[in-house]
Amino acid sequence: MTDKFGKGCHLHLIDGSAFIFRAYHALPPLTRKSDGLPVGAVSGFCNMLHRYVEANTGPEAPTHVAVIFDKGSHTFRNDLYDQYKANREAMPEDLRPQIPLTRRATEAFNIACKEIEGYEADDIIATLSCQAREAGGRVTIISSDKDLMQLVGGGVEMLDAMKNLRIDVEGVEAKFGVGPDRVVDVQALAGDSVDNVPGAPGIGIKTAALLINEYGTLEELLDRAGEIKQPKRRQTLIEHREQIELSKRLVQLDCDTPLDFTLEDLEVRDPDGETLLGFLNEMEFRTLTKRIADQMGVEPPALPEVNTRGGDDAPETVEMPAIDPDSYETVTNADQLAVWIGRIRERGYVAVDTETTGLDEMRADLVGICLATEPGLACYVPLGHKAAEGEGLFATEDLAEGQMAEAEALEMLKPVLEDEAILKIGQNMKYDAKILKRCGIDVAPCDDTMLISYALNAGLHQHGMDALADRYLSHTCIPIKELLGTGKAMITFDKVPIDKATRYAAEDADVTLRLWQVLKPQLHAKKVTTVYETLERPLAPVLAKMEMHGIKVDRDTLSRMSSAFAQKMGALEAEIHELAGERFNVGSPKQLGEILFDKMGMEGGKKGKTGAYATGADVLEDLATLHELPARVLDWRQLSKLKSTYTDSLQTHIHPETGRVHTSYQQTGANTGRLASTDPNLQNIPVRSEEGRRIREAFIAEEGKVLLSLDYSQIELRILAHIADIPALKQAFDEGQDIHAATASEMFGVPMEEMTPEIRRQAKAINFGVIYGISGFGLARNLRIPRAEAQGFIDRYFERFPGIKDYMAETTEFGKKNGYVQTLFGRRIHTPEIDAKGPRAGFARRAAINAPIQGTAADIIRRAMIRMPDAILGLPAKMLLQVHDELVFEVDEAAADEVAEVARGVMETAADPAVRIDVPLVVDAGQGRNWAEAH
DNA sequence: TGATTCACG
DNA sequence: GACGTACGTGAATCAG
Repeated sequence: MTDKFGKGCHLHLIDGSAFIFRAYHALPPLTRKSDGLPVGAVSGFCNMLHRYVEANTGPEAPTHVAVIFDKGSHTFRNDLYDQYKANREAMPEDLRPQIPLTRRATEAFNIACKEIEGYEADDIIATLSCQAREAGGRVTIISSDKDLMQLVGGGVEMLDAMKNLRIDVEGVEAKFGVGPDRVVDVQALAGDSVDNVPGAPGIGIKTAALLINEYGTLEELLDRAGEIKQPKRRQTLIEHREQIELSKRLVQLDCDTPLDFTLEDLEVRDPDGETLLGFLNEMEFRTLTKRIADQMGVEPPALPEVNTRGGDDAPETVEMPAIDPDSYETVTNADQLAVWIGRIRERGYVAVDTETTGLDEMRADLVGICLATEPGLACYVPLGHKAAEGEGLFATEDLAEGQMAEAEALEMLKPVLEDEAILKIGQNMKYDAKILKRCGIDVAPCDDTMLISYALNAGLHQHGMDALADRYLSHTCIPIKELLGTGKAMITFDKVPIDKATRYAAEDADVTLRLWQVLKPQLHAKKVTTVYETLERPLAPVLAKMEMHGIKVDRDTLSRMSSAFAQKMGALEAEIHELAGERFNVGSPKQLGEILFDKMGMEGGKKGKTGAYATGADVLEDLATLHELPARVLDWRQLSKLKSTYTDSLQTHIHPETGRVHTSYQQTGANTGRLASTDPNLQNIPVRSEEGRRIREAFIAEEGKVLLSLDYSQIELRILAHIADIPALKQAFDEGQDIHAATASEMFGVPMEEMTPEIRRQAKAINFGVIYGISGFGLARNLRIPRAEAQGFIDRYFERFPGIKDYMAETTEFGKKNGYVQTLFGRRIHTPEIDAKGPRAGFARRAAINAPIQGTAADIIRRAMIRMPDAILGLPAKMLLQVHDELVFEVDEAAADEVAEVARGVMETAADPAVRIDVPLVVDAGQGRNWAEAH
């Protein structure tokens, strides 16, 4: 039995979360050498614990000690105030799997490790401090968190371990201007932006302390607020009384947390050398293992076999066992699967790949799951393979022999796939996550080799698995064609024999795991960890949700439009044939060119590389002044486009069960960081022409809801003004002026009041030209003016806004020197062609000038999208679409205005706090029953 | 399969 | 001095 805690006892309480975050941010993202598991924070945490133990061995040593952690994200404070800690950045994904390891580390040091579901560490610390104080003992809280300062006094002190600074009653008074017993009063008034405690607007710690010292307590102050002399202060306190009282309840720590342990349980214990060294060795912390072994006077345990990979100069190829498809296991029963689950739990991570009947995640069915825990160690769990034998009626209905029941397998895998301590690694995980979501499994946390590759090497190469395996593993994957065939005879994966499927499928998981081991360490070496962790990794689940929601599209509207278009096209076609004097395929540019230039002898026919005449819209527009035929062809083409690409094709994309259209966003599609939308592309629904815009009327909200559209106003020009630092443009944006008119005024010396649409149009073309890496030729063609005149405009523009020319020169220079350019958020876009000879260099140069601007805008809306789900949590709203600078939501009609303001706030502040853009970001909002009305 | 055209930001 | 050019996408269609 241990002695009762009491006089003469000294309790140390360590704020575990503070240790973890300090450790995480102080160290580079180290990974365990043998397998790439992120362990940077664990390493820092262990070092801090070790230093703590070393420093507390003398006569002043504590008699009791515990490390206290937070547990669960929802506490009673969230019930009081739903915005409590709402502005916290989400925990970095590579930190999450390390949290359980810090618990194990604490236990390995044989220090009590305590947490209670639904309570903050601070409340547990408060409760223990109170108990220890009442028992007559001393307490030292190892933390610098000012929220804990209210506990100081009566034998309780704090210790800032970093600065080795003791904080007693005087220390608290120095910080807050009041004693510990009044700290909560001051905090209630001053608020706290970190925890999002509102407080009283305009009152900081200084003023708060002044007021509390004058009135004694917060309650007294609020009751007698009318006596305050300063009118503004008086008004604030009266108006915000409720908010202030709420704030006090938020900052007041709870001394009555129900504990499932006693002070006596926290008695200091000597560490067990074997346990401690075993843990440190398992983490592969060589230095610390050796140091502690030396101190204990024992031999350090031998490190496990380690690959020679890792470190800052991680090589691009890694020694691994050869890929051997014959070595993979087919899992056919629960016992086998249990072995794999054990392996995964032991490892802490697993590469996962799903096999399905198709490429459309909303319609494809699960056929099997592959797992890999180390290079060469992979399996395939077939679940939905159909019996290959048998003709006729029963052939495709029967499941093949030798498969687990799908429900049973998923039930076993679900706890692993959802375990936040087990990292799931995939190649294009969004696909697999959506398939599994439809099976009732929320896969998390995830790492994605495709996204890692994109963060590392956008612009250098594509990021599909076959290409990555070729490049980084020198391995050619089994082509899917070999299993499925091509064209009409193509079969679906469920018809592939299981033995063949195992070879192919398990290889995918094996390759994914290998790619992860090669690519993940490069993130840090190439300084794009932040890009991956803040712009890529957290976006994927947001996109998955949007895609699964889909948007409602009215089939009848589209169908009616298709018929109308068909009718008009028929009439136009007859007219065109009449004008041409013969029948031909209007849809064939080749035939059209021959009619126009050979038969009818029109001037200006230019042939392209293939020997065909160019008949693009700009050519036809010029010819339209001479003859009626090209004008009719333009009309016909517009209708043809609208019909085939939109009104016809969109109908085929309406999901039979949801009645909605589910696009797919390709996160690695555009080199600049923009998304691409496919199957169908919902980022190019017509809007510029009146006729086309009507297609948007078919995109509707559910009954009782509206579509809400928010778009950034001129975001790229604002970013240009910021990056190139153009005072005149910045001022125009600050003042909310019409930016194209302001540009025109500045360039041509026309006062704003006398601006004409024509002059403004020219300035607008130049503004866009600048973003695209302007050239005299390009501007001349766009504005249809002589090249010399266009060049004159550009010269004048550079003269008026000299920063632009500097930006262009510096960016080109940077691209040449480094092989890439970057956005304000550190995203890298590679520019390998910039050193090429000939016209290619021109292309690359302009792309390099454009990329930081377009890419920064893309980063900003990504940040907004990542924050949006939390911001609209609890509101009856769903984010459905992204169109580069626009987000579309579906919202209960009654809540539309509120959601619009919340979402606008998120979008306008999306760059904060990472980047301070010194031009305001402005978001315009619209709502309506359909997308045409909302836009 | 590649080139052409055209829808969007 | 000539080269040839606006930036970023996806889908449908024709023609080989």
